[in-house]
This record gives sequence, C-alpha cells and structure tokens, in this order.
Amino acid sequence: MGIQERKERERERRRQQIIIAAKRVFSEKGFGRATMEDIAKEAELSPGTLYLYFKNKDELYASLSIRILQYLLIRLEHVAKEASACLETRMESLKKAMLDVYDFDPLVIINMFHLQSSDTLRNLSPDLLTEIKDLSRKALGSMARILETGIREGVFIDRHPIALADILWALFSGVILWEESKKVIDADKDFVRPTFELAFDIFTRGLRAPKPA
Amino acid sequence: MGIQERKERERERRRQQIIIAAKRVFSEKGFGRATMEDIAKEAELSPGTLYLYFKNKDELYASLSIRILQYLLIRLEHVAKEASACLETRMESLKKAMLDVYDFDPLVIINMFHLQSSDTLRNLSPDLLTEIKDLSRKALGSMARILETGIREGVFIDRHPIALADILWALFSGVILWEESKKVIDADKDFVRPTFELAFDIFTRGLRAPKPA
Amino acid sequence: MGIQERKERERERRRQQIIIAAKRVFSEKGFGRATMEDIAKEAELSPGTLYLYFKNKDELYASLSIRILQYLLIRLEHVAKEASACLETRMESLKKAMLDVYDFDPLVIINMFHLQSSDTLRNLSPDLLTEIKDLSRKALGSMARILETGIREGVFIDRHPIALADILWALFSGVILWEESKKVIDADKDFVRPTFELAFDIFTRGLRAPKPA
Amino acid sequence: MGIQERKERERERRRQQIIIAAKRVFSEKGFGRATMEDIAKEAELSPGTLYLYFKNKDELYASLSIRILQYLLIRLEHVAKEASACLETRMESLKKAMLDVYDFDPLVIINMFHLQSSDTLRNLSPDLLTEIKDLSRKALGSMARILETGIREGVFIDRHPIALADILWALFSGVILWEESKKVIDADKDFVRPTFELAFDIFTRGLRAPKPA
DNA sequence: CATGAATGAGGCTTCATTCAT
DNA sequence: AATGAATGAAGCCTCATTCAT
Repeated sequence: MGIQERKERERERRRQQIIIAAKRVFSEKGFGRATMEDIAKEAELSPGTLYLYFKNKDELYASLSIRILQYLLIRLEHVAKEASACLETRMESLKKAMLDVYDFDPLVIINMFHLQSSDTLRNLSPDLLTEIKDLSRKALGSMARILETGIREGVFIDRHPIALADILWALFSGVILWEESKKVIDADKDFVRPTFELAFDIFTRGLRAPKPA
Repeated sequence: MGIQERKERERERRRQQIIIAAKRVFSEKGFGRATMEDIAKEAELSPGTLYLYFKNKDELYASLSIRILQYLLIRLEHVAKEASACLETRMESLKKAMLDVYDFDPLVIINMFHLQSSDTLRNLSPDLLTEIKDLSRKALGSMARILETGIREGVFIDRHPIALADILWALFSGVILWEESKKVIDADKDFVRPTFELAFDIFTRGLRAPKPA
Repeated sequence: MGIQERKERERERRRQQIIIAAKRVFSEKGFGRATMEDIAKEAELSPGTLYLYFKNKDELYASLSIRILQYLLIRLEHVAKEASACLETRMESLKKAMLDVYDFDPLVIINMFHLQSSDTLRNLSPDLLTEIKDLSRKALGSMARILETGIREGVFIDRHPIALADILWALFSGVILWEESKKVIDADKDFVRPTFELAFDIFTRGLRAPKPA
Repeated sequence: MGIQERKERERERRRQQIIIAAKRVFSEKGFGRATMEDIAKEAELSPGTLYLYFKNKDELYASLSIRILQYLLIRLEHVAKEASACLETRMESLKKAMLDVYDFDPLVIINMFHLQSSDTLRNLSPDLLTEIKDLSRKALGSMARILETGIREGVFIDRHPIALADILWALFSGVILWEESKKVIDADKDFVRPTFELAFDIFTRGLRAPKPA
C-alpha cells in the first residue's frame, strides 16, 4: 500500500524533473531547436528515459501547458466564486490571478502561448488536444462568468461574455508574447507586468457601459 | 541601363513568386513542417533556385513579414498624417488600417506573428533582424503618434504613447493568434474581424480619460 | 535433494511459461517486431526475469526450436525402430509423424523454419548452435534410416539416404513456409495438411525404383 | 527528348547500383542486421540518396525480389509456350529454368525466400505487396499450365495443377533455404543444384500416374 | 529469485543546403 | 540563371540489456 504510493510519488517526481528540464531547454532554444537529448542532459537522464514518461516530444511540450492551465483554472474559478465582493474587487482579483499565473512560471506561460500559436498543436495526440481544449474552454468560461456579473449589474456593456473573455485572453497572450519578442529584439528588461496592468485597466474601463445621459 | 532595370524587375518578380508559394506552404503546414522542397514545388521551381533569392529558410520565412510590415507602415503613416480629421475619425481610420492589413493577407499576418512568437527570430541574420526591428519600431511609432494626438487633446489618458501602442499591437496580434488557434482546435469559422472590432472599441473607450467631476 | 529437485522443476516450469509466451508473441509479430517486453508481458513477468532463464533474445528464440526438434526426433526414432512393419506402413508412419509434429505446435514449427531461414542462426551462441545442429542431424539421420530400408529392399531408388532425407525435410519446410506465406498475402485458410499429404505421396511414389523391364 | 531518355537511364543505373549493394549487404548480414548505412557505404553513396530511389528499407528489400520474380516469370512463360516439345522435354526445360533463375542470382533468390518467410512481408506498402503477389501468382500459374499438359496427356496424376505447382514451388524454396541454412551450420559447400535436380526428378516421377494393370 | 526503471547505442529517416551541369 | 541529384548531419525514437532494490 505504502509501496504503491511511494512509487507513484517517485514517478511524479521524475515527471517533474523532466518537465523542469524541458521548460528550461524549450525556453532557451525554442521548441524547434531543442532536442530530446538536450532535455535529457539537462535532466541528467538518458534520452530513453524521457520516453518512459512522455510519449514523444510534442506531448512533452504540451504537458508543460497542462499544468499551468490547471493552475490558471483553479485561480480563475476561485475568483469566479467570490460572490461577495463588489465588481471592482473582483476585477482586481482577476487581474491579480492572471499576473500571478504569469509570475508562477513565466517560461511555461510563454511556452504555452507558443504552443497555441504554432503548428505543434496540430500534431498532438487527440487525447492531449482534448485535454488542452477542455482546460482552455473551462478557463475562458470562468473568465466569462466573472465578466458576466458586471454585465448583469449593468456596469459592463452588454456583449457576449465569452467574446469578452476571448478578448481578455487575447490581450493577455498578446502582451506576453509581444513583450517577450521585444526582449529577443532589444533588451532584457521585462515589461510584461506593468504593460499588462495598464492593458487590463484600459480594458476594464473600456468595458463600462457609457452612462445614459 | 534598361537591361539592368529589366533584370532587376525580373529578379523581383521571382522573389515574389517564391514568397507567394512560401506563404501558402507555411500557412498550410506551419514553419516547422514546411520543407524547402514543398515551397519549390509550389513555386514550380527547383530547390536550388530558392537559394539564389533567399539565403536560407529562416530568411525566406522572415521575408514574408517584411512586406506586410512595409504595407502596414504605409497605412499607419497615412493615418498619422491625417492631421485634419477629428480624433474619432482618426481612430476609425486606425482600426480600418489594421483590419485592412489583416485582410490584405491574413496568412502572412499570421505568419508574421508566429515569427514574432517563435525561435526563428533568434536565428535571423543581423541584417534582416535589424530591418524587421526597424519596421516594427516605425510602425509602433506611427501608432503611438496617432494615439498621442488623443492624449494632447486631453481625451485619452496620459500614458506613454509607446506603451499604449504596444498594448494595441499586443491586442491585435493576440486576437489574431487566439482566433486562429481556435480554428485549429475547433472549427473553421473566422471571428477575427468582429472580435478585433469589438476589442478595438473597448480599447478606445478604455483610453478615454475619466471626466473630471 | 528433494529440494534441489523441486527447484529444478520450478525452474523448468518457468522456462516453459516463458517459451509459451514467446511462441505466441513471435508468431503474432514475427521475430523482428517482437520485443522482450512484449514477451515479458505475455508471460506476466518482468523483462529482467527473462534474462534469468535465457541469455538473450536470440537464444530464447532458438529455444523454441529445441523443444520441437526433440519431439520430432522422438517421433522419428520411434518410426525408425518399427522394424516389423512393411515399407508402406513405415512411410505412412513417417508422414503421420511429420504431420503430428506440425499439429503439435504449428506456430513453433513455423518459427523453427523461420529461424532456419533467418540470420538469427548466425548469432547464436556456439553451444546452442551445436545443440540445434545436433538435433537436426539426428532427425535427418532417423529419416534417412527409414528411407534406407526402402532402398535396401530395392523398392526405392538407390541414392544417398541422407540426400533423400534432405529433400523430404526441404519439402516439409517448403510446404509449411509457402502455405504460411500465402496466408499473409491472401486469406486465412490453411492448406498445410492436405498439401503436405499430397506432396509426401508424390515424393514417395517418385522414390520408387522404376521396375526393370 | 534524348535528355529525358538519358536521365531515365541514369536513374535506372543508380537503382541497380543500390540494388547490387543491397543484395550484397543483405546476403552477408541478413535483413535484420543490415543497416541502411551499410548499404549506402557499399554503394558508395550517402544514406540520404537511398531514399531518393526507395521509399524505405522494406521496399528496398522487396525490390530485390521483384526483379528476380520478373525474370522467373519470363522463363516460365517461355517454357509454357513450348507447345511443340514432348512432356519429357518440357519438364526438363522447367527444371532448367528454375535452376537458371537460381544461378542467375543465388543471393537474391535466397533473399526472396527469406522475404517470403519473414515478417517483412507484412510491412510492405500495399502497392509493392500487390506487385509481388501478382508476380507470384503469375509464376505459379505458368508452372501450373506446364504441369497441366502432363495431366491432359494422362501421364500425370489428375490433381489440381495449381496444387501441384504449389508443391513444386515449395520444394524449390525448401531445398534452397535448407541447403543454405546447412551452410551456416556446417560448411561452405553448395549442394543446391544437385539436390534440387534430384528432388525435381523424384517429384516428376512421383507425378506419373500409375500404369493401369 | 524477481523486479522494472533506467540505460544508451544505434537504427531509420528527413531535409536544409550545395554544386556540377 | 536554373536545375535537382546528392549530401550528410542530426533528430527522434526503440529496445535489448543491466542492476540496484
């Protein structure tokens, strides 16, 4: 019983070890240029071992996203359930949640958006694709529910909450990817946080229904 | 002289022919899975010929972006120079310009954002990287100038115009990439236009300085 | 002593368990595509355990043949010793013995001939090779002795009995392999038995010395 | 026009060059242990080049058989058409044809029978499998037609000609594979020819219908 | 004895790039 | 300038085998 459990934990630890290594390597070299051997070396394992834990390179890559999406989802659902708070507060929580998820693991977040905007997506196993799709949909759904309260209160403009959530999500990924790409081009300063804060505020203000005269 | 010129034109024509083919192939297969032979076949040329016009695959890929960036820049500068019009009109023009650029060649726009969010960027020749960087900066600059007028008129909040332009650009790329990736996952409907229109409107409204009480 | 013995029996039981599993897997996937893990799973053992009973994959493969060769040998020697019977009867017994051996375990017989006609043979340990060689020679010898009686009786043509046994053996393996390969190509009907019976009869009739005029 | 033709010839020459190398390597190491790099080296080409002429290893392997089957078919059809000759002569021609095909390229014949009796067959492309199947069927058909004449003349026993052809084919492959495998085990003497000649004679004699008393 | 996770050599294959024609 | 056959480096992945538990 205890043995079964310990093994399970061991296995999970190894997965993490690999994921951590993969994260570093993918971030440093990008998906295309990172090799399985690079990752194996970084994880201090042999190439073959990676395949005991992940079916192939694509799936390893996608696995990075799964975890962060799960974390994102938890945070968003938590915010969505804060029935008590006023809208203002809830939007603040939402912004904070998104930034926290970014801070939690910037490299993985970036990887995730790369995944989203790449052809890797097309080559995932149906299972994994379904899982990602599912998590994404749920996360978008949570965001939509938060925004919806603002609409119901008559504070936000009356648009389809999912459409608004899509835009917020696009803004999030857009800011992260663009600021990231500026780093490649330009410098090593990181403007993600302040830029997203400003963007989020503008977005929130833009959502407010014009006061009836 | 005339001969020189004609040759130049011929050469440019070939480049375009290749770029058009590359565009199709990259869009269909993604950068990673598209091969130079695919592109050569699509262009009805031999693989070797591609290398007479482009130094390597990365540069060919990046070249797609150059053109669209040039077009974008022209459109933005045109809007920026519309001194006459009122802010409202200018923002409309800006939105229209961005959407036009997207409509002009959606595939290439998508490619460009993929490029931005990929590791290819890191492997470009310094020359090409500089050119892209330059065009991007100019485009961002144009956008910033347009937004700046709103700030000077006291209509828009007083934030650094470049920061605002960054956000608008992030929103643009974010919406396009996200809607595009939804297509991979889900269906073949295209929500880029309406989503960006809504996003742009929210953004614009969010820019407006709150009326002093 | 009793303990020693029981252990020995246990060990043999395990070997058989593995051999049975290997037989199934080799037959289903062929030697090249069957993995040691496949076999271990089929035997409900771990891969490592296989190596406690067989030095390596080749030897495990070859071991399948050993058993059937032993069985074949016993049957053939039994027929060879039937001094009493008339030639006709003895040839019938011979045919029956061969078909029985085939029926006893078609999969293993097929494996054996595959082994014979493959490159695995070349990679066996000298010991195992010697054992197979030995059994084969003995089996061929038994067949030769049976045929020899016919020659001595003046009924069969006077050729080297070993050469005739070679031919009979070749016919046996040829029919089995060819009918088997037809199954891959065409259908799932099994013509081994009737074809070999006919072949054997033709062969036997062909052996008869032409009557002196 | 001439250019087209020369290219075609060049291409065919290269294919042959590769086939010859493959033949040597497969024969020496067997299919399983032969690597594409081995073959490339033997052909004094780079590994990549092999794939310009053969889709993969299996197909290269199978291609060896195609040629010899074609040659076999031609020879058999030629014999089948010898309407003039007496049965005796025709059977002699048949035997000679089979032996000639063996002599034409023993290594390839052996390869072909290995292919037949291996799992490679199962992994061929449908096209190639169809081609092999087709050639085999035709060859068997030709043999059957030859034997059929003997039946019609009342000289041979009245069995289904295809069944008889199957047996002859099995005998042919059986003798070759068995003699070949004896070489691995024992020596380097080659008994294929004499053994098959004897086997064929026995077979032919066995075919003769018993004289009505 | 048994396990099964880990190994790592090595196979097949792809494809960007070159270069003789 | 154009070709396209050839290259060969390098990637992904498999799997027989080992060894610490």
